[in-house]
Amino acid sequence: MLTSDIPPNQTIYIRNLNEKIKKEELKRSLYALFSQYGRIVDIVALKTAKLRGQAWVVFSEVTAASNAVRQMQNFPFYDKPMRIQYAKAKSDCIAKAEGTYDKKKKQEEKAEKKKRVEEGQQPGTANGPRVDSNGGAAAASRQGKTGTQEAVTEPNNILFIQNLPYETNSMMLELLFKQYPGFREVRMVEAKPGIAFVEFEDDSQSSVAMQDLQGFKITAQNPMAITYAKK
DNA sequence: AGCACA
Repeated sequence: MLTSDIPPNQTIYIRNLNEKIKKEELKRSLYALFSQYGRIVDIVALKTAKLRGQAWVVFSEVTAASNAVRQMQNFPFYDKPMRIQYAKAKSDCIAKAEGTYDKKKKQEEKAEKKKRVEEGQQPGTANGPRVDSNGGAAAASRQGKTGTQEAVTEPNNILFIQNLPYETNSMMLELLFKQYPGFREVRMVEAKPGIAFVEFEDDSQSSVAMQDLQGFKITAQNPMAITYAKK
């Protein structure tokens, strides 16, 4: 099935995730990484044989999911490029919120699926019109110059911090940032108070720190403004 | 590759 055949869904389905990462950390990192696109309602990740290396991120808006699918496509996350699609079905938490969740029906579907597996059959293949996308060019023009590009800067392993109070020194920042995996160093420019560069080993690690410390206040008047440094 | 909701 062509990934583009899946209709938009407020939940995204991610595969090719690093299976060594523990479930809790994975969810945390996914949350940190994807909350820049909108409100996240739920994240589902299971480590069963069939479901490891995959996760579902449920957004409150379809548009957030769409941006995430486009912009984070192939994003190197724990050293593996994420493959992102829309989820095939509506998440339970959404159905519940809409009041359309039907527990009985759910169990029937599950039983049905199990039966098919036992009979060695494939789940029904919808034979839609075969749109030929020449050579899978759809494969993500990453953060590209193509199409609509919002104010989200291209990911970088180096973060650019602004709006720091005058008295901030690199030790203080190091204390804050070194709690995140992949931390390398803090660089401040003596001639330019209020800003700093914080370097991580890779983009995914810097992203996690960015999302978690975004708006962090060293003083009440100074919420940190963190973006990716320009390349 | 693998589409769940423990």
